[in-house]
Amino acid sequence: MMSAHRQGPVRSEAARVAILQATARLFAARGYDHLTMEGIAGEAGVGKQTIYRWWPSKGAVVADCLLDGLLFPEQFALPNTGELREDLATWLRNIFGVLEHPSGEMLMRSLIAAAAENADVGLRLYDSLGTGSTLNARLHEAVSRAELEGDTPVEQVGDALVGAVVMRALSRLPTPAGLPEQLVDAVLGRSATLRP
Amino acid sequence: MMSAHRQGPVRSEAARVAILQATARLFAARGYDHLTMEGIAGEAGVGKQTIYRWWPSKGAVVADCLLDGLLFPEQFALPNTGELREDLATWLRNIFGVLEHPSGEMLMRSLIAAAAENADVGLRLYDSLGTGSTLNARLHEAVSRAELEGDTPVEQVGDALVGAVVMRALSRLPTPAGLPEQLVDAVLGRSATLRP
Amino acid sequence: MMSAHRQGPVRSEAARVAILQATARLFAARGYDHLTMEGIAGEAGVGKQTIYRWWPSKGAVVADCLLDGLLFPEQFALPNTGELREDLATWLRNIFGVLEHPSGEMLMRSLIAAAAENADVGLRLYDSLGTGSTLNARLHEAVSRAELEGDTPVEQVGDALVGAVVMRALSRLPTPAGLPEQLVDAVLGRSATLRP
Amino acid sequence: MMSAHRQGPVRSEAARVAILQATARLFAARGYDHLTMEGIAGEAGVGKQTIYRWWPSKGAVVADCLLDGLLFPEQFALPNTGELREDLATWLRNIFGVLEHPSGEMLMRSLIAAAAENADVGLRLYDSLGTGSTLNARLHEAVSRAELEGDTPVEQVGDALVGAVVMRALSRLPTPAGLPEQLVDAVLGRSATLRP
DNA sequence: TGCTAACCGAGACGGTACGTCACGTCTTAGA
DNA sequence: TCTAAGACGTGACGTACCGTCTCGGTTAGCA
Repeated sequence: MMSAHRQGPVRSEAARVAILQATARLFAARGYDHLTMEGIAGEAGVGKQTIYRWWPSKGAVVADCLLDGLLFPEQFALPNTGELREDLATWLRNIFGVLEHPSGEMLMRSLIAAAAENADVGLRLYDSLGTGSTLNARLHEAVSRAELEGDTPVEQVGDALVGAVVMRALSRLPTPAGLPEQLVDAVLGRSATLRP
Repeated sequence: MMSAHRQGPVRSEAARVAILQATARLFAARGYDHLTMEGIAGEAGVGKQTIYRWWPSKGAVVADCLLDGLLFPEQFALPNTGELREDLATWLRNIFGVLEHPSGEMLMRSLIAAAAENADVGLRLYDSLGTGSTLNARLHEAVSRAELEGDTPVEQVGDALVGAVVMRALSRLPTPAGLPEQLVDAVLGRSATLRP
Repeated sequence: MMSAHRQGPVRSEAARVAILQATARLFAARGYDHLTMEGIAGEAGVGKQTIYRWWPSKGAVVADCLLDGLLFPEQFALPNTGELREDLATWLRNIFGVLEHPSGEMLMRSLIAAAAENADVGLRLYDSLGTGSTLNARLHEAVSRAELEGDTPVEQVGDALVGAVVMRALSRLPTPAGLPEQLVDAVLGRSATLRP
Repeated sequence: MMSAHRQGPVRSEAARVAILQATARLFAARGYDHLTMEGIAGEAGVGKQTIYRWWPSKGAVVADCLLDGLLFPEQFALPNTGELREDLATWLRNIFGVLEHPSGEMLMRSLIAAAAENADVGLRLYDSLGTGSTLNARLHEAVSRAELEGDTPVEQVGDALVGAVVMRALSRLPTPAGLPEQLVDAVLGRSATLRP
């Protein structure tokens, strides 16, 4: 005989989904620090205790939203044309494009604030952008295609690139023309791409 | 014309200093989000109104602390031996050393949180690490000494370097051996340093 | 030199009065156990914290209402015509008259519930009806006028009379005809009144 | 005609008893207003729904406890030696003895609070002490034995006596020496007992 | 002997109110 | 006129229970 399952009602999937969606909605609309548990509960049509039963804190709910991909806009997806430098530049242009809108800037800063406050969010965000990300996969692919030298520290290049975006977002400075390309140059070397 | 001097006592310098020092103390001890205006007032022996009279928000007080250099530990200073790669690696080793202590990690994340929440802090922090920083000056110096190629996008290299540190701090991951050197390689190129 | 008074703003009399009046209003309208601190605060147009700053509990607020005479209806006043038995009977008729209305019954039971839950209310209520009451004064007066024998245990007679009313209120039974007079007989003796 | 018997298991006597005993235990230990349905369910090892299936409210459960005699301590029993005044005085001494202990005082106030809040408890308590009580029977017996005059309003005397105890309990005042005897004097007349 | 309705324990659910904390504003007395 | 102290209305916190509901498991009586 196998395991002895708990008796009683089971966790409501409807409530879980309503909470995460409400969180994503409010996060995008008001930002992380105007996000409140009571607000989420109200927006989701759920009792506060139902949130606290399954998540220990606001940050943990946001982390789960992140995991479900409810917080990233689609512009954050990395294109893959085969031309690494061009793909990276396009990607950065998209991101800086998002940052030009106040709501996009706020979303980005909210993600950073959430990551700074909550370890779950921090790690999840790092994984989304780092190790487990398409960016890292793309860079490794470039190494195997010999677009990059074999001993390139891929993770560090990724961190540097994303980190630079984070720094610009924190500065609130407008994006100067040419910044995406300069950033690509900064982390890949100005002319370092190897071509066969 | 008669001079129109203000009547009554002027702003108390003692109070201003007490507030900034109390803020720095509590910021380091408890982190940005457990920092409260009432806590600062109590710690500084000052009325709440005295803070609100001169600063519009918690973030603004923290930004002024930053300006006065009350928040950065001394390990954040960039050495200058003339050897750029070595100086950068040493600097990163110091910073990651700070991040290994829980209180150091919290301080770093608090700076990020404050920057994400408050525009003043964000810009001030960016300037401290970017344009107005010793890092940028050092990189420009390296260009003029031909340690770096002339068309290196210096600001972007700085952002990438600092940004990578920020990303690591947000991830809360332990620092693997060799990370400082790999980061230097990532932003300066693995073997790109020009030597005369 | 005399005392060193505290500096700073002084307690708001307007808030105090608004709270007590709101409490009395809600107490009469909804009863003691549907009385909530949030309800009082809302009705009084006051922050919850302003209540908690000055009173430790719901019971304490009610006790202060009692002290200010905001909870007793006017029918609870004891008449004084000089004829003790008749005055007591009239008084009891008034009280049982109040108890016949649902709202009156609820008010009485609410007073009892509040007294049972909170020591302040209990003592205050006992004083209002006992030692410090017009009932006791009236009984002592009757002794001095020789309407009652000199060694009558006046306080105990008062407690018994009020207590009997309390018991009837707790029973929720309708008041049978003649009850007031029977109660007077029960505590003063059926024919014991001394007449000159 | 076909009988319309219910199918399926009948009410669990074990659960009923466990609930009542748990209620009595918690009532005595914590008092009526810290008594919770969840607490009873937990203490009784029973699901909440099993309580709500058979009783509509906390008060109803307490009323059933009262009916089963689970709440009155044995000291509340009225002795019967044939000497009415002495029996009543002994009984009152026992009750005031119980009231001297904090737990006894709380139990008494909890009974009053429960009676004030819940009609079932109120009537049940009144019956336990009034019409259906040994006190009333004892007083009627005294009348038939000519210890009391024939037209004594027995029920009212009983209410007055019990009510006086209730008033003292609500006041939380310590019991002064001689109080039991004075109360007997107050309701039976100082010297009114008829002796053959 | 198997069906099935009603019981049972457990506990998740949408709510209300709790008592606390901090906000940013306002009001006092003293220097 | 500025300062300290701190009361004020506001709003969110995280917790305790409410009364209802939904599970899987158990137990009778009827077929």
